[in-house]
Amino acid sequence: MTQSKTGPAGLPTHEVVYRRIRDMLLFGELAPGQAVTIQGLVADLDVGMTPVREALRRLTAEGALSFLGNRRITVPLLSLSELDQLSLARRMLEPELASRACERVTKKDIDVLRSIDVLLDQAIAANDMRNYLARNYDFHKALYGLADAAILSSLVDGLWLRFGPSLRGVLATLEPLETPDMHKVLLTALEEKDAVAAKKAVESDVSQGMDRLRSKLATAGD
Amino acid sequence: MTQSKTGPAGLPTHEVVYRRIRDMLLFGELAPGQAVTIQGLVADLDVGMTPVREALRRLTAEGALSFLGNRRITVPLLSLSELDQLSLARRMLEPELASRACERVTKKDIDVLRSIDVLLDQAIAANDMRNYLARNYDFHKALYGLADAAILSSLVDGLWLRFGPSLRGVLATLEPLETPDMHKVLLTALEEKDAVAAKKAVESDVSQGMDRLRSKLATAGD
DNA sequence: CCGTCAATAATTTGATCATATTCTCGGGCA
DNA sequence: TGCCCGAGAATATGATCAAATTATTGACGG
Repeated sequence: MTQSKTGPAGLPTHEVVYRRIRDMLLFGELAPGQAVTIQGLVADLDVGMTPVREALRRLTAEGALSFLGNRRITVPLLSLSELDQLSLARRMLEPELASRACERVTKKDIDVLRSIDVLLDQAIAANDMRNYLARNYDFHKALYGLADAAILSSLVDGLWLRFGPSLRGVLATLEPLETPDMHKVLLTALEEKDAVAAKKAVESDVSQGMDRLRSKLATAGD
Repeated sequence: MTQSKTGPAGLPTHEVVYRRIRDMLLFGELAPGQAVTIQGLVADLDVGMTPVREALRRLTAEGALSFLGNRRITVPLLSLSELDQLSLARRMLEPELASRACERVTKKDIDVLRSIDVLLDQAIAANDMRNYLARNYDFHKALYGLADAAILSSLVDGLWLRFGPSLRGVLATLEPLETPDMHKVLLTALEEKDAVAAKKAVESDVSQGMDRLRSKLATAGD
């Protein structure tokens, strides 16, 4: 193999770059308001500018990044109104996905979810925010992957990309223990194939998270 | 001025290309299943490949186009399941937007909507499909623009991009007169600031459209 | 004489293009 | 039928051009 720049698998560079930046957004390495430059990423990631441009274009299309009118790109700061829209959309879509997942879920799937949840609890115990965010995302992603509804899932994915960057600032000041763990409630609902209960659990989980984000943003952006 | 390639305004080329392709998708110039090549667009639009690549990446991120795994791109064919997901999402989101628009709408806004609707009726009378699709899109777009909810609007925009290409085949066989015109009902609701009625009108409009699409697809894809 | 503002120069960043390389698909041949 | 090779298309790079922000300098007013 003479190729030195090729990614882990045969994945195209722009895909690798896209995932890298997306993870940075989701897991708190890029803060809202922060400027993102093409040339900076070119230098940091040691790739050409074309793949970087494509990844950035893709992320802006998903709302994860935003143009500032002039040609600068930043991680968007969420307004209260935008947060409410995201909250509403999540509460519309995610319970539906949970319900669909509930109808298809197998014991094995539940085991997978439970093992992710264990890692999540460990991250909380260790006060490891990066890991907490990643596992929480994994949990929801795995759940929605069971729903067999690619379009709805992709819509929700886009929502996570929008509020993800704002999570860090909130959770940094958060005691690790307070959540009346909706994930556990959800797992029980899945075991019993109770789609209505699953819906409610996810609805609560979403509401809890978004309300927390909202109250934090309301005081900070005052 | 020596610049020969600059677009109508100061818009960047990739933006112009993006809008051009998007319109082609929305208004029936690109059919589902059709292959889209970079070099083809480079030749047709007489631009470099970089802007084309970016526009395509953006459209694939929005689900308007899809990668075929190898490096080919096509206009996606909708499965029944996908269509149902789109229908569900539209029925969740669009009435909400209509409701919000209703609370903010002015007499002037209603006049604008009504004038668009007139053009739409003319397009139907003239059996001009391209124009019908464009005016129908304009109507909804204008309505949702009043809602002051950029994120929800962008979500809906993405949905339209997904089912838009499939509309052409359906409407080609459609008698122009059958709709119990929900647009008129909606306009009345807006005049009376009746948000609930506006919601219902849009919900009916969406259901009608998507059901028609669904039945057509069910027989064709049999 | 000093501080502030404005105009301009320099640097940084983004946009586009032309070119080289890699990969996929399809036809020809054993 | 299976393998190899060539054509074509996509990916990635580097160079070039244009635009915008930032820094600098000079003049004016206090």
